[in-house]
Amino acid sequence: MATIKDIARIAGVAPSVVSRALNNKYGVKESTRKRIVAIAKELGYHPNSAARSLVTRRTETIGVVMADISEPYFSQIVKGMEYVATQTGYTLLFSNSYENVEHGRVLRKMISGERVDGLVIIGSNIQEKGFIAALAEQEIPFVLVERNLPDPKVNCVWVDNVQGGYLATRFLLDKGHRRIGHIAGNLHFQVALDRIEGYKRALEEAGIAFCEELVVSGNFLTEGGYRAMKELLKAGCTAVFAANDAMAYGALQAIAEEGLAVPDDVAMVGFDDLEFSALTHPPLTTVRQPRYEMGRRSLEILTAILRGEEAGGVKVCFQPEITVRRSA
Amino acid sequence: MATIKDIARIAGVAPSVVSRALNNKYGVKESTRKRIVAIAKELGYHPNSAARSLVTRRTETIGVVMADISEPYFSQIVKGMEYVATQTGYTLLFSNSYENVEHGRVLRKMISGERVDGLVIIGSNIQEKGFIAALAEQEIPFVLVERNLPDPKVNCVWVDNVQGGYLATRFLLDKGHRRIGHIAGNLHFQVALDRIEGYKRALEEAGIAFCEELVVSGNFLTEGGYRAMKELLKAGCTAVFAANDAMAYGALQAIAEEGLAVPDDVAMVGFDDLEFSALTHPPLTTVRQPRYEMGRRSLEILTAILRGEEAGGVKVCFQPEITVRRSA
DNA sequence: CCCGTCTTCGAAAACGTTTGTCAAATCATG
DNA sequence: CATGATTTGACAAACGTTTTCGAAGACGGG
Repeated sequence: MATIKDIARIAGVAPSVVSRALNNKYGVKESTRKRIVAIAKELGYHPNSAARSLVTRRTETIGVVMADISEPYFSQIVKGMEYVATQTGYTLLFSNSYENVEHGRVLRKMISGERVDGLVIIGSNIQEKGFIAALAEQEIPFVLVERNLPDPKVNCVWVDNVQGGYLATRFLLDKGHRRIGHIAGNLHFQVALDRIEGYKRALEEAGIAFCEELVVSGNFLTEGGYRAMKELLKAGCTAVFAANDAMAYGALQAIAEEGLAVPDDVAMVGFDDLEFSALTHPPLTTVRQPRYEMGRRSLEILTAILRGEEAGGVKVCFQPEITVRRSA
Repeated sequence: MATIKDIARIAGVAPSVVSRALNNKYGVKESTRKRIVAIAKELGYHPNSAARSLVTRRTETIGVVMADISEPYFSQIVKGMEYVATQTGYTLLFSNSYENVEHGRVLRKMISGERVDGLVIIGSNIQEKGFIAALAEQEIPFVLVERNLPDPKVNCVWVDNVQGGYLATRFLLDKGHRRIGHIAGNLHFQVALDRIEGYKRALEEAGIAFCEELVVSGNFLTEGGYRAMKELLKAGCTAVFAANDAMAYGALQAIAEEGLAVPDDVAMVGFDDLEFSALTHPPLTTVRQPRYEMGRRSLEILTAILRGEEAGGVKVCFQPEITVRRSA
């Protein structure tokens, strides 16, 4: 593998000049730069990133922490992030936290080993408040996705979840439903709480009393949605708002098993608008999160901060929209 | 951030001793090792990975190249890889090739910048034969997933696709179908060709003539499956084997749009057994690929090679099984 | 022709590790 | 106690960059 010294030797010049030439830095004559660049290309030179980041103290890579990259929910966010990463020359380093960022052995390695210049953390849960605070003390910039923290210093991009919950519930209300169940997410996550809040708000606005047994947690997973729906069916309701699409899938399955029809017997609206939601039976009416844009925006913020073009403390709240299909 | 020198100073010892102590190397008294380890823990020391890999010429990270990480097909493979990565202490670095590994700017950076110790390449296409050959010339070990190359030196883990195609078609044959369509994948990929081959073989065995207009390519995407199915419907058939589940989803949609019933009017079997396939309407009968195991196995091979425990040239072929649900 | 300014380049230090070599210290053995 | 063997620790070089600083060269103005 060719090094900067090889190039220097061939070009009859000092290594420092090569470095400057290749990095388009001030102080090298245009003709010699041309010559050096040509030699570098010829040798197929690529800078050794370890050596570089050892001195610059930058790695040009960004760590991305999320619960589980195999969840389809994250795919579009990741794609959006990747778009700006390739634009800006950053490399993305993913790490699954499996629901608990704090326990991330990998995260420690990322930060302490100085492997990443910045971090984006998707969907941290409530209990990790202390951890996030500690992170803020460190020197490493980060942005939270799918979470809004009151701290004015931390960067957040999220979707207005109470508005989303409101929209979903309101939609069902407008269809004439009065007894609307809710399959909530994992209550350790603020998004779950917020969506419940939106649900309550719409109910209240319509003058309908909140009914404890009509909301049951499904833990954000398809299987949980299935179980939750079985319960709701017992409680009896004509419509349900599921806090995410994955649970709505399980719920649809549970409904089908009982021989009931959607939306005639029970209407369903989800949250997220995953790709697959257009393919369920019937296609799912759901609250759309602009996941790709959220990913994009979050990385734009982080790279801007890393480039020193932005001070930090950016808050971006996206507005959800309801995409209506045939399940409600 | 604490360095090895800080520890050395506090412990009253040379930096080299600290290094050896922390890495459990020969030549340091147990008592001083204990002392050093204690200090390191106290300071929250983590080795700077850039510095380390600069001298060791190892990064302890493995690059993973695939078409598009947001495709659900890859999720389980990735999960399997991640399992052994965390076991063995390797970090995974993902890179989307968007169907053309060769064009991967990121890949160049990975290899030439010496950012990765090894590579796993998932689903490279046929045209990239030259590229793979070139890669084999380099010093960097790699394993191909979802592809079997005749070269005895390259490591491959794949599933027996012609057997899979055979199984699917044979299943439909056994159900009494005689006119069976096939929605093929992107013909630049060997897997697509192999699955067609299996389809043909089953047909031949049953004494049914291969019929050109009954196989149409859907490019492995849901939308392509939809379009392909529309064509097949015109050609007329009572069953179809789709080369992957994503296309089967599109096909099911196309069938539903025509007001036909699955499996009564037309039976459907897919390939992959994605998570969603249990949730389609009706649930999809499909050929199962052990994706998690494939990911696991591929990384086991690679890490073994990197650790010097394995010579290379490993070939692992998984046998597909059919998981029958209700679409056929 | 001299002096100051500006441009171009080179030398060297630094980043934080690992590792080979060698000296010192310890220990066992006779 | 002397000797040799063995353990333990120190020193220094090396990995491939970037960056600071200063030297030398070019050049123009007076």
